[in-house]
Amino acid sequence: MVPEIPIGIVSERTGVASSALRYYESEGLISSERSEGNQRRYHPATIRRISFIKVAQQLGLTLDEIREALESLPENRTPNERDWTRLARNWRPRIDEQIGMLERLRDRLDGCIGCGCLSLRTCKLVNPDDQLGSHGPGPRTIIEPD
Amino acid sequence: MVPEIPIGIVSERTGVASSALRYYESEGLISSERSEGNQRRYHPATIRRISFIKVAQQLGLTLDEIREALESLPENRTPNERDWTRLARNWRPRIDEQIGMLERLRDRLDGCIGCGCLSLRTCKLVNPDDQLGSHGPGPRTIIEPD
DNA sequence: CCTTGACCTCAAGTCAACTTCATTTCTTAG
DNA sequence: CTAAGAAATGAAGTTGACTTGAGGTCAAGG
Repeated sequence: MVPEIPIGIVSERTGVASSALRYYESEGLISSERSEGNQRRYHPATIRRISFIKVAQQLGLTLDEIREALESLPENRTPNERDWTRLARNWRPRIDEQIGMLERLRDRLDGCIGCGCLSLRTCKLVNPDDQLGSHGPGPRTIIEPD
Repeated sequence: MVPEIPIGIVSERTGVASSALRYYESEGLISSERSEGNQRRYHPATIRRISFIKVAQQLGLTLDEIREALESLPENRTPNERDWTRLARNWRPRIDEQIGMLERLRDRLDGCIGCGCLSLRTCKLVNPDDQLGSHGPGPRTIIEPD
C-alpha cells in the first residue's frame, strides 16, 4: 500500500492545474487509481513523471512526443534512476542543438539584422551552409548548425 | 518609385506562406500597397521585417510581442541599420536567458532526474534559488537563473 | 481570345494544450 | 451530522497562429 495522493496536492506540488492533470490522463501521459468515492489518487512517482513532462515541454516537445518518450519506461514497476537517466540522456543532443541555435542567433544577430542581410538568401544567419532549398524553402539557419 | 514585390515572391523569399503574410497584415505586423488590380505589392524592406518576425518567433515571442517590438521602428521612413540594431540589442538579454536556462537544464538533467529529486520542491533544477512560491506555484528553475 | 496560374476576400476550419462550465458527488473539520 | 470545500464528468469554449475553401478577379503566354 503506497501512499496515494489526491489531485489537488499533486497540482500544488507540480504547479500543474488539476484540469491539466485530468487532460494528461485522458491523453495517456499519466495514470491514477481511484478512491472509494471515485476520486483520483496518484502514486508519488507520478509527480516525477509530471515534472518530466514540464521539463520536456520547455524543450519544445509536444505532448505526443513526450508520451512516446514516457512509453519507454517500464510499466510493471516504478521507474528507477537508471530508467530516468536513460530518458534524460536521449535529450542531450536536443538540448545541445537548441543551445547552439541560440548561440548562433546571439552571435550574429547584431551584425546580421543590423546590416540588413537578414533580407537576403545569402545571409549566414538565414542560410548558414549556403544550401538554399536543401530543406525546403525559407530561412533555416537558426535551426541548423554551421 | 521603389520596386514593389508581389506576395508570391515574398512568400518564396521568406519561406512564409502567402496566407500567413495576409494574416500578419491583418494583425498589423506588416503592411502593403496595392496594384491597379488590388493585388498586394510589398516594399523590399518588408522582407527584412518578415525575417525579423521569424527570428523573433524562434525566440518564443508571440506575434503580439513582436508587433510591439516592431512598433518601435520609425513609420515615416525605411528603418536603417541603427533602428534594427537597437531592436536586436533588446533581445540580447532574452537570448542569454534562454541559453542559460538550457545550460542549467543540460548540466543538471542527468543527476536531477536520475536521482528522482525532480519530484521534490527542493530540487535545484526546479527551484534553483530556493525561493519557493516567490513567483507563483510550481517549478520554475528552468526559467530562472541561479 | 482563351486558358492557366497567381491573387483577392471573408468565413470557417484546424491543432495543441488546456480551461471553463454546469451539475453532481466526496471528504473532512467542527 | 452538516456545511464547506475538493473532486468528478462531459461538453463546450479559448488562444495562438495559421490554413482551407468557396467563389471571383488579374495578368501573361500562345
